[in-house]
Amino acid sequence: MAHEEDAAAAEVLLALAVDRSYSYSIPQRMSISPGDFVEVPLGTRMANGAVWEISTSPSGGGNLKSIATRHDLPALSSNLRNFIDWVARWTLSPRGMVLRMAAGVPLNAGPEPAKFGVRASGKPPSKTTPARARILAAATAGTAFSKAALAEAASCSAAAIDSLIGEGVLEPIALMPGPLALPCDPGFRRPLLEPVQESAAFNLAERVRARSFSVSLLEGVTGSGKTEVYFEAAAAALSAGRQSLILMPEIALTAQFLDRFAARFGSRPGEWHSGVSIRRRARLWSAVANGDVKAVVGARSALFLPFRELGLLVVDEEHEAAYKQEDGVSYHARDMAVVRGQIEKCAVVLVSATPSIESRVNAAQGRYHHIQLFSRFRAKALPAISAIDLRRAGPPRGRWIAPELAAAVSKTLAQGEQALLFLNRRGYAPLTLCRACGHRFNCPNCSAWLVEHRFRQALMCHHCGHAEHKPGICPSCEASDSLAACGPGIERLTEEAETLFRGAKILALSSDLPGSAECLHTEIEAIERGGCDIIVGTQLAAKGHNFPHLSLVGVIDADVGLTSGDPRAAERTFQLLQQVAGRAGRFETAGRALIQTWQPGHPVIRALLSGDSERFYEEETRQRRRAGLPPFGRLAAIIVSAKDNAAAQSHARALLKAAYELPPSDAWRLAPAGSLAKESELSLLGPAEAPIAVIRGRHRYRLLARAPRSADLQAFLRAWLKAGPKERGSVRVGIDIDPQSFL
DNA sequence: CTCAGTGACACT
DNA sequence: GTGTCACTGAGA
Repeated sequence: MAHEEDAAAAEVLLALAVDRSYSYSIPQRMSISPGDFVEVPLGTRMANGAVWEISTSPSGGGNLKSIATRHDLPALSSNLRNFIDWVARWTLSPRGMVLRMAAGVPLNAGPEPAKFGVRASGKPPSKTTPARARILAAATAGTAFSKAALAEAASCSAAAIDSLIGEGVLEPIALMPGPLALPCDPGFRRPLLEPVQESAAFNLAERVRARSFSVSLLEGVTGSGKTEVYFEAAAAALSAGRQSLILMPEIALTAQFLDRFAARFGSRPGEWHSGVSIRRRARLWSAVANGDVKAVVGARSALFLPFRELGLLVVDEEHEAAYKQEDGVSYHARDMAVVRGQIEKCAVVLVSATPSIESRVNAAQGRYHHIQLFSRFRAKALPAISAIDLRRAGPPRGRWIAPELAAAVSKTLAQGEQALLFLNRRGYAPLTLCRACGHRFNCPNCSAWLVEHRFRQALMCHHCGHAEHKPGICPSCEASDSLAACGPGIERLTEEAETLFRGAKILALSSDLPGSAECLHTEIEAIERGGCDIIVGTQLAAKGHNFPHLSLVGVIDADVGLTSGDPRAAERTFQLLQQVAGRAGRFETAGRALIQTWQPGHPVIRALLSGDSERFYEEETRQRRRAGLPPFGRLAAIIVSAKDNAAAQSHARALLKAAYELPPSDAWRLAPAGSLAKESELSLLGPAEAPIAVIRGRHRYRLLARAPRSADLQAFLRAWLKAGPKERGSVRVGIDIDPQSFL
């Protein structure tokens, strides 16, 4: 052992919840370099990790354990190691956990189990039957078949093949796995672009060819050809032999996207998300590391793939909240994509029809290039949007569809077209109360209202998932038949549509209705073909899918979500409604959108009516400034949550109190997280901007903080977590700021 | 006094 | 992420 003390030691970062790397000695006959994956002894067991660096002064005291094995995996590039360190520092999570996100799949997938096929050994069978003769005729000598393929070719059962294997007439042989993805051809089918698109595409392609870091915000309404434009940037990367990554917010959208990609490049890209089997992902991981796969489409976790030479990083629908991961390591994939682009020195393109305010401000301030696609692809006209003032022209009591909207729907149906009634509220009714005593049904866990789901005969909490049976009598005053459903949910709206539009085929689309994703898919296809007249839907109907026969959109309640207390409420509502309204209209004919609202003067509604999103963003920016909220582009929060409301609140208060002892520039504002508007008194406590601390659990508070530099707040949070309250074991911390200002 | 359940801590 | 150890409260 003595001679090993002078030898270089490997600093190994374990793929566990550990922040520090550990030193291990390198066995004489093992060659180890930074980035190599290794298995090492840890306590009583073995653990996987990656060599972070080779050091001559090991940190672990005298007697080091030594590396057990070196895995047969491509080494992590220094770029990716830097990225992992960066993300860990930024999110205040253990570096090992971030390594786990980057390499958990190849480390846990294990070796690819050899697939066996069969081929004729040349030995004659002991007896011959018709089935056996067909099998032997099909299995031409020397060629390997999978069992299933051979059974198919010989139209016999697998058992017949098994018996021939038993006799040794067919011999098992290892099959080589087929290629993951065929090479993509940048010139396969280049579309004809309009001049506006052409210049945008050229612009992005130039940024890819520049081989340097840049961020572009590509903005254009639905149908403006954003995808076609950034495909040309991907083509430029392909032509240069560099890799492209396209991030998508939801895996539900990837399937059709892969086909679009294949239509342009002649072959599907690598597909990476949790729905892909771990072995497939492991193969893709290696292929990406080796540079064999040039294009990957994936969910946020694809951001941690080991690209060899990244040329382009696209974040599609960059405003989507799904890019934010809140459990485990909490990070925002859009922001981390910008960081990865900086480290890899490649072009980053953020794409959206309704960009987030942060990205807009970054573009306005010149930190991002702004590319706007105004002209509509194939001359699709913008829908005409108008409002229905519910205070004056609302529906009769107990109904939710105003006469004007009902008339418009009837007219649409008469013309043989489709209408969408949009209401972003699942269930039957959002509130149930007792007419006799006024008792309201609240969730025992989070004090939110329980939503009636008539279809399931249950009262459910949409925040925590709590569900209970709807009682026949009031639990408070025991009156019977006194419970009243208040307000509409999508189930109730469907009911009304059925009575209002007799004979129309009505389809309800909501994430919680019975039926699998499969079933949903066929329903959506039916809609696309025109197999229904009225779609009653929640957010689900707003996203992704194009319904060519849809010419009218009715928004039942535009005010849902505007009062939630979430500082992003207005922004989110604007984005959502703009997207929904955009569903109306076919290729050449403009559609119509009618928006029912109680506040026609609200900035969100005014912006939707005028189609002037620029003005909305400006006004929203001014509003937030006035409210003492952070300048956009650096909106950030500390989220505090715990086992119950009271604990979360006391944590939040403790943190806030400590925060006030920071230098004066680091003043804080405590705002209720969206789901806890009840505690809005807390929003009065101070001004703010910066990072997030997440204390795990359902009950959470959000602290918005203002700080010139994240380092100060990180230091503060670390200290607070160390010296904090008793329950600090359950505390997690992450940062939710646009990182570009800190690079 | 023992046992299971909980949580803090260390792991090179 | 997990194995270990100390501590707690319930049961014999």
